Amino acid sequence: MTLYIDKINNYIKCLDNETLNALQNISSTKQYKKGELLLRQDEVCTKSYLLQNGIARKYYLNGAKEITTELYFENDLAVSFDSYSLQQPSREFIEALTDVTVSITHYQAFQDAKAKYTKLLTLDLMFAEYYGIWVENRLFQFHTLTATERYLEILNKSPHIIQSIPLTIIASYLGISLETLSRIRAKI
Amino acid sequence: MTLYIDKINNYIKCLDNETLNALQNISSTKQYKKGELLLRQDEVCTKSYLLQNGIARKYYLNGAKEITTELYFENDLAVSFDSYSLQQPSREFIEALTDVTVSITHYQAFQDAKAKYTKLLTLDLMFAEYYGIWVENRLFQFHTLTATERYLEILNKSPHIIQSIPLTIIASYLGISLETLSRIRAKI
DNA sequence: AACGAAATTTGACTTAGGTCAAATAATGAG
DNA sequence: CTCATTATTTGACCTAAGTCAAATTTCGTT
Repeated sequence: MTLYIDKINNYIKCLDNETLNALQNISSTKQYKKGELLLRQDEVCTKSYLLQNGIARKYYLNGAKEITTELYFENDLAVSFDSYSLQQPSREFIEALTDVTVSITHYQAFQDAKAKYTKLLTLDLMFAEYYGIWVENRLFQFHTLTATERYLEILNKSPHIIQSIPLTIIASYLGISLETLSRIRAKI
Repeated sequence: MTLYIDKINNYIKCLDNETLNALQNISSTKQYKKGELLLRQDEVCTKSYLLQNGIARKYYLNGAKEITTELYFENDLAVSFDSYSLQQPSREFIEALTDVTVSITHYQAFQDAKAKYTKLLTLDLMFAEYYGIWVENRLFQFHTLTATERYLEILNKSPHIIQSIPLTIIASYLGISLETLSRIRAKI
């Protein structure tokens, strides 16, 4: 999967200046403080957020419980996928877990740019494919791995997550209770 | 979500003849008998299959157990998404559950056509977005609904599934054991 | 109509992980 | 450095769903 990210970044790197400028022209930088929300439930996700630094997450509420659906680090693109794609209200929040700097691009501006610069359309397709594969894989792991195995998977493949994020959020990302996560960690 | 399918079908309907012809020229019809595999595990998914009639499913093996990941009816597009997108070996099988007729388009031919006809690129993006949203929603349901609620969801929104598909497969699609499904049905 | 295979149901028991409550750490503001 | 708050751990108990095994029911084929 990281391969696909590399492929995307490589594609961006190789964009001609005209396309690159077009992209630049519709993007702007903004900062958020730790705890601030970049997107709220029920809002339409009209922007995409490219993390330049810091950590963020996407989550939704199941009753009173938060379920974290994605964690974002430097160079990750944060959007509520369905809300952004369909321009309909989001069930998810996007929250800064640390102070973050993001590059913001408006949905409509990007739509217009895609119509003019085919390479941006291709880029959008690459993002959509990447995300689809990523979610598919996440679902696959929920079906085939136990809680312990999922934790170990993160520990091995994404140790930065364990280091930088509170256990409550990691537990909600793994789809288990905080207590269960604590017990898993005690065993290992 | 059906809205998105409508949007896609509408987009196809409104394609100019040139684009439509290009698509036609790289597609061909084929029949499979009930039980035949359109795609096997470890094969690269080099074709997309548009169901013209019949029923099919996509599944993978978790040990000895089959887990059904998607059910296809008329007008659905069947591919192993990650295998197709990355042109890498598939972990999934695609199987005809009844005799089926499909319209087959080769990956490479479609790639070439997308380069020439931007509208096909847009169409591909629409499919990718649709699939991403669909999987995201499936994951959401696994996290927020009980087995019974998931069964009721299908019963309400996709009764044709319950009618036309053996319970073993429905259970594996719901991510529960056959016995549990049987007990859920007994209660209702 | 009658048999054998496959599909479905029922029963008894197990288990991964959840919940609730209480006890310890750990951390950050003054 | 200290207190208060927040994060994490531990304990006791519960529950949804799984597993294994044994009935039944259904259905395609003679």
